[in-house]
Amino acid sequence: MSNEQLTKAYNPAEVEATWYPQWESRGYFKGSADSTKRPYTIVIPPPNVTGMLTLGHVLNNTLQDILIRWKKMQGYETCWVPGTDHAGIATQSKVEAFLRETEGLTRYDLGREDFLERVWEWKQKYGGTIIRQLRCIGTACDWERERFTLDPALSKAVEEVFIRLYEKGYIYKGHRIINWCPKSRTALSDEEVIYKQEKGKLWNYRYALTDGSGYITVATTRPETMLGDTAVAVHPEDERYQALIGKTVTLPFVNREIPIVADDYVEKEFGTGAVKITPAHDPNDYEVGLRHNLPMVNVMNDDGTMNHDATPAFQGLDRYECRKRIVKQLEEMGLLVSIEEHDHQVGYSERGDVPVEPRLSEQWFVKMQELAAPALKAVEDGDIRFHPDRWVKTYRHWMTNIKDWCISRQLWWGHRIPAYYCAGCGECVVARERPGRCPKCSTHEFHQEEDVLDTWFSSWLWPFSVFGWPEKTPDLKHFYATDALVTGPDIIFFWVARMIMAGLEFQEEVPFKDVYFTSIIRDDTGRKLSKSLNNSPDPLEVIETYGADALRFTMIYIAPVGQDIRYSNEKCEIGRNFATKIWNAARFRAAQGPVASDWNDLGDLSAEALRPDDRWILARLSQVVASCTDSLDRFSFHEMTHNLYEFVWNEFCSWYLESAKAVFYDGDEAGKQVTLRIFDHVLATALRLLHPVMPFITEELYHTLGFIPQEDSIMLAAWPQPLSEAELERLGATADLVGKVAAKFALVRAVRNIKSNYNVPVSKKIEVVIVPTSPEGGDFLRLDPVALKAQLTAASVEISLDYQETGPKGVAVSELATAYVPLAGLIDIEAERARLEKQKDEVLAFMDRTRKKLSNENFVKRAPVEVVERERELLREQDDKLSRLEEQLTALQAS
RNA sequence: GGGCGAUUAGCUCAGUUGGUUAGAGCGCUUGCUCGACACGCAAGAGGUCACUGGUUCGAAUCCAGUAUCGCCCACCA
Repeated sequence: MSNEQLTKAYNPAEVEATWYPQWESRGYFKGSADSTKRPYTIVIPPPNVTGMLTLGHVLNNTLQDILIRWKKMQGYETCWVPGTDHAGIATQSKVEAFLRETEGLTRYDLGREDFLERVWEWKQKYGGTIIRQLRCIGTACDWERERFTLDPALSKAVEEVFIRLYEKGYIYKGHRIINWCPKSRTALSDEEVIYKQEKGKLWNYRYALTDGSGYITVATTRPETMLGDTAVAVHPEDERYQALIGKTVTLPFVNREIPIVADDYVEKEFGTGAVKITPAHDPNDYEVGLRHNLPMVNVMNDDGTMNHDATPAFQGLDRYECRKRIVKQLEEMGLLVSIEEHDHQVGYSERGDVPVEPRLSEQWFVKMQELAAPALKAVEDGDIRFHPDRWVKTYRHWMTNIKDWCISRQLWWGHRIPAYYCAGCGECVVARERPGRCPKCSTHEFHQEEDVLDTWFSSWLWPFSVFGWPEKTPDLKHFYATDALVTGPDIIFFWVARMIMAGLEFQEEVPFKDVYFTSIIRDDTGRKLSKSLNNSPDPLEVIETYGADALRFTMIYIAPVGQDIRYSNEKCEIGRNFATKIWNAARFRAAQGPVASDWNDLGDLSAEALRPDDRWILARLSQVVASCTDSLDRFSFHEMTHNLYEFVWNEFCSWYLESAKAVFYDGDEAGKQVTLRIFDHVLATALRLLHPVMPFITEELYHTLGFIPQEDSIMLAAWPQPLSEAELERLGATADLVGKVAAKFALVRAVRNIKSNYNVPVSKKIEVVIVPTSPEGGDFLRLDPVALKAQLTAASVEISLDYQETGPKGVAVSELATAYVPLAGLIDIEAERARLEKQKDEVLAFMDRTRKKLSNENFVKRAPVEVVERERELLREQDDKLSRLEEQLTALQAS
């Protein structure tokens, strides 16, 4: 596309469609284990295979892409492994819903094998969507390495891990209270339960003592579970109930005689101080049940309806319907004492969005304590760094209170647990293959465990399973441990913590060195983005409207550090306008002819050959290069985009480009060549700095302008380095020079202010007389008369130390000089006086503050010398300015 | 109940280890079709940095407390 005339406006769609396939086909995204370069690796947080691209994905993957592209330019062998997650419950539910709607079938109608076939079909058909969408934002993923958590190799890793942990005694099967999702009909881990504050009720009702001597009143939020009560508990020291301990009550409806036990789990102050105990439906009651050797009666089916143990009267009822009837009947029986309003937390199934049912059942668990210890240490010791690091606290809290992980799920879509049960004696054997013969009863018939594993049981292996573990592959050796992980803080327990544990356990090395936690994206009014609120923009539509680079840049630009993002589509104008700005700066450059051949090496240049503005932009560029690298090193992406935006828009376009324009249009040939070279150097460097954030437009312009040949790529260009002190010195790009140029710009602004005040069009050429405050200042201003004249939009500029002209004129007073602008017929004496008086007030106020500081003995004595000296210098400057302002005011008076 | 975070211009947010007159984008005002760009240019207006106290020569920045909002964790039925 190079050497063509640039269109007037940037057309993102065309550029994106041109470059992405080329990058991919040229193999730029590939990471090779054979490389001698240092590796830089990222594994993508695998999105759900059924998912669609969201803005969350855009943010997350743009950040990873920035890291990968940046590190590639720094000379690393980068490898970004993409892939998807089979997402057990989510995917299975989705396909079940689809089958229900289209064919009226349930998974049970089809049976396990046929159902799984349908899920695979579904995955084949829709599973690639999010992967295709990811390409639209420009991600430099190594697509040949795309993995899926149910791939044979990854499934092998899952099985291997299960067996090793089992053999080590870390995995066990146990009868426990777990969180049950009645909608998905499966066990869940503690992390998959989200608690919602709800306005509920506290029902107080009484149980009759079996001996007929009275009643005991209990309080509950869940009356329906009374059918499974096997005791009533009171506090051992509760005087009210001392006489009742050891007696029994008779449970209504089921007529079970249950004991009153004493247990200090009971809070005397809450409710009536007496608690009904349902060991099979409450984790605390379960503990009480164990302590007192109580029977455990499960009264519900797996779908949340009441079972046969709930007596025929209630069997088959939904748990909430059952609650209503129980309450009603208790009332009719005169047992209901009172109903209180009661706010409490109700656990919901994250995926099913229905209240979970604590349920006693047989499940597989992982003992976590031993795994957690080294994982906590790795983060505490800084082997893994969190960004922002406050998440360490959250991590530490969870790790030090870690519970065993319930890993079995009563689903079909997932990794089936490699455990086999003997048909003869029921013996359970965990093995890589179906056992041939039972070691106990010699039976040959075994059936495999029906349960599958929690999806996270495969995700936690992702950083090494994608490289072929447990095989010791060259990829694994080269690319593990990975470098950075970019993910949301919401999965710190689900995923991040567990990956650290798995990495240390199975690879004996942390899985990554840095974890960057992204922001949560909200809409303009602060609400979380969600489908149901219909406030979740489709990133592909945004890309169509604004362009991928614009979306990427905007997301990073508006993402506050460690805070939530307030997003709206309109904000993408920031990125779009910025892209247009860059595009037009390049268009301007293209119009000046081909780029200088020696734009990249300034080694032969020295200060004398350069204008102050050239030296200034080189100094600024060098600072920006250094700060961008520093920002990325610290994962301060937002800071980097703000730096670049400011530099490109204001310093490069508004000041340098305008200054160069003067040279290009009115300068001599030799000067033109030098300025062209500096211009090209700065522009090319800026494009490289911008490339990780805005890959498409930078690649396009790098070619169109001719910085590299068509077959090359900005992706392969070296990341810019700041100039050394010696080089800056040689080029005259010193701090002193930067200060002088900044003062010159301030003078220019002051002159423009006069024009603006009198509504003189910017384009109107004026006469300007400049009286410098020092001879050196005058010399400095004379160094580049062409640019100065253009910047002032002046017909003529006279620099004189003694100017005596009288008559109506606008006056600009700056630190560097006083500038006079005779504007015959336009000057309003009163307006001019007001303008100068206002400036004078400002100067006086400032001087007042400074004098106060300097007259403070302690300040002069205790503040660093430089600070005090700076204050004195400022005071002198302002004092000078003040006297010049007063002079002008006096002159006005005279005229 | 415990922990974390936020509070700076009308709105959304920057402000690194305390040190010039606290910045940006959007919005607002005024003027500009000047040979890259109206997705633009130029010049402006706008802030007692939530509150109270402390440390310090000096605090938006450090410390303590208060208020409001948000998030996470926790077995009071």
